[in-house]
Amino acid sequence: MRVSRYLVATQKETPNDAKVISHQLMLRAGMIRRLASGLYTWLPTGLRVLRKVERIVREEMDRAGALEVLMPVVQPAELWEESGRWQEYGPELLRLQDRHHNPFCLGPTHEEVITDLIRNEISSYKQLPVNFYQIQTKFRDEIRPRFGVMRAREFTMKDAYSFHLGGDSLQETYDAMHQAYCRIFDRIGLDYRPVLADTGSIGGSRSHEFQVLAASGEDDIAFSSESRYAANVELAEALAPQGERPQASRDMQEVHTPGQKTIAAVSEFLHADPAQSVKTLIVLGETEEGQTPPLVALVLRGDHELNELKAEKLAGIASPLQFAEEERIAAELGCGIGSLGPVELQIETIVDRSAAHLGDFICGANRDDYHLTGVNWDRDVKLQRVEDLRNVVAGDTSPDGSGTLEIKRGIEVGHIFQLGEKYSRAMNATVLDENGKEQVMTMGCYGIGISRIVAAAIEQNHDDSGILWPQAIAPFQLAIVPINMHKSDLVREKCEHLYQSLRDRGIDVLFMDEPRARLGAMLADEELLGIPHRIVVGDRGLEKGVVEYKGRRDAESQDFAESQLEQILVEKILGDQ
RNA sequence: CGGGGCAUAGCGCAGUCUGGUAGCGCGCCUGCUUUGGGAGCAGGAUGUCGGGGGUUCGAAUCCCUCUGCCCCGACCA
Repeated sequence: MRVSRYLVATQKETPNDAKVISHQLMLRAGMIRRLASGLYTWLPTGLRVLRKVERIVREEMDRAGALEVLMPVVQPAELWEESGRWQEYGPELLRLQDRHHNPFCLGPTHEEVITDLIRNEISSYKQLPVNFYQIQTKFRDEIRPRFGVMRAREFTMKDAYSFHLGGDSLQETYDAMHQAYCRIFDRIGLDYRPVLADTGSIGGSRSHEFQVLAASGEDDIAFSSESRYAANVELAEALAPQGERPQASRDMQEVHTPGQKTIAAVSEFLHADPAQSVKTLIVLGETEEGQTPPLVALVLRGDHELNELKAEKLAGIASPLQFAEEERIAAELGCGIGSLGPVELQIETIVDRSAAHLGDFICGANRDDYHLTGVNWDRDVKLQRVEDLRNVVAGDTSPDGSGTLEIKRGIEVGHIFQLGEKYSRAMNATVLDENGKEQVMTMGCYGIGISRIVAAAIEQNHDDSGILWPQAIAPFQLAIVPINMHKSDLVREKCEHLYQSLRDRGIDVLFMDEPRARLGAMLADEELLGIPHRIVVGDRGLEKGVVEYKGRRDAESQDFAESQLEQILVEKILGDQ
């Protein structure tokens, strides 16, 4: 590509509303422009990267035996009513009507459409397993779009859906997809980890996320120091502490704690460690329709955080999790939320494993401005029910029993699920088995956030001057930077020749052919764009028979003999693909 | 949706408190000079000051209202 016929669109200054580095650099490098909240136009440079990511994904999906299809973005409501998700899905499902006032939605995902297709096209067990994928625009009306294309409302996703008879076949395809995903992220050049994950609103049982490690990530990932265990913190199990619970050594006492409502305040007031206290959260229990839900108390150690996903999965607790209103707590339990405690609490009480392991602990006295100290389970308050309620924290024992946990931030770029029969049963997607009997198919689904990968790659690969693209997805592989081309026919000829010749070999070259452009400006652009290789061609070098080369990550440039330059470049660029 | 902030030229900002008819830097256009790390000089173009309403002789500035955007918490590729 010649710069003179291209839209470079780089910017010197960082737009004020971009907070994360990938968003800033994508704007500055002229990759994207914002149209409205969560909606972005991809400029030529950005689109080049996006297409390269797509190509790798497509190649690996094809290699893994998946078949590409393309489904509509707009989907009829009736399919979603059939699966039950027209009601289940929240406002992030953008609903609309056509001219006949028939309801439709913009597809946030395509389980319904693919299941509808498959139930019509596949009728025999002999046709299974099958795996179909597409690379397509999705729309989710996110509560809070942010970080540019990292969390946009409209985004490009690769989604695949597999259909099986029985769980073994599903497991096989699931494993194959797991492998394909590893190949994809390896080829792109990302530092990532597959981690155990929650299945979320998609539903189903087994699930892994592929997380790109980056400080700006929105997910917390727990890793074992010893084993290969890795899981999203939402899912990572907090084991019960080892050993016996400490013996009671003090009497239970009520102490006056005027105005002390938080764990931090009470702990400081009583000169105690927050880990020696207990907090009591009141949530709504499960109930029949139309009935007032009962209150349920959740008790955690003062320094621990409630894991809402774990809580709402427990029997007897409303899902999604809902905290009780303060007025209702005051009316039924007789105190404010800052003074709650498990002792003589007249509602169902679920205690976290770690909280259940405390002795001589501190808690609210269920009386405003009073707390209890020296409280002990069994002696002072019966332990009715102990569950895993909290988020794991760094230093916890790994759930597989091997090593301790460490927590890092991650960006979710891929997610694979074993859906089981959730959609196929609801939508009656069946085949005839070898006995001529109708069987519901099992399903898997497999997503990759294509546009998010572009942002994630930048989060992991940048420096003060700009982006450092991994070779496989760089918008251009080589920049040719001429010096004073308008004055030197030799420079022009050399550059033109190299440009043509390397292009003929399939290398993406950006030829900075504006004759009067200044060196500094060209280099700044080329570095901002993150082009992995560059050569600077000037009379000074050519007189000595050399051309200056620098890799984007190299500290220093080096001179190569003009006669060998082309060969060296080809090896550097095509060699490591 | 709750809390906080912002909205002035393509981008980054000043001007708002204390009302007097809009400015700076970058970018853009023209010319000359320059050219091995974001050039210099001279000239030039570009604004419904987010929208609507009000107060006032006069509003970017004060008041009301709406909208959009960003950040922090509940959704997910």
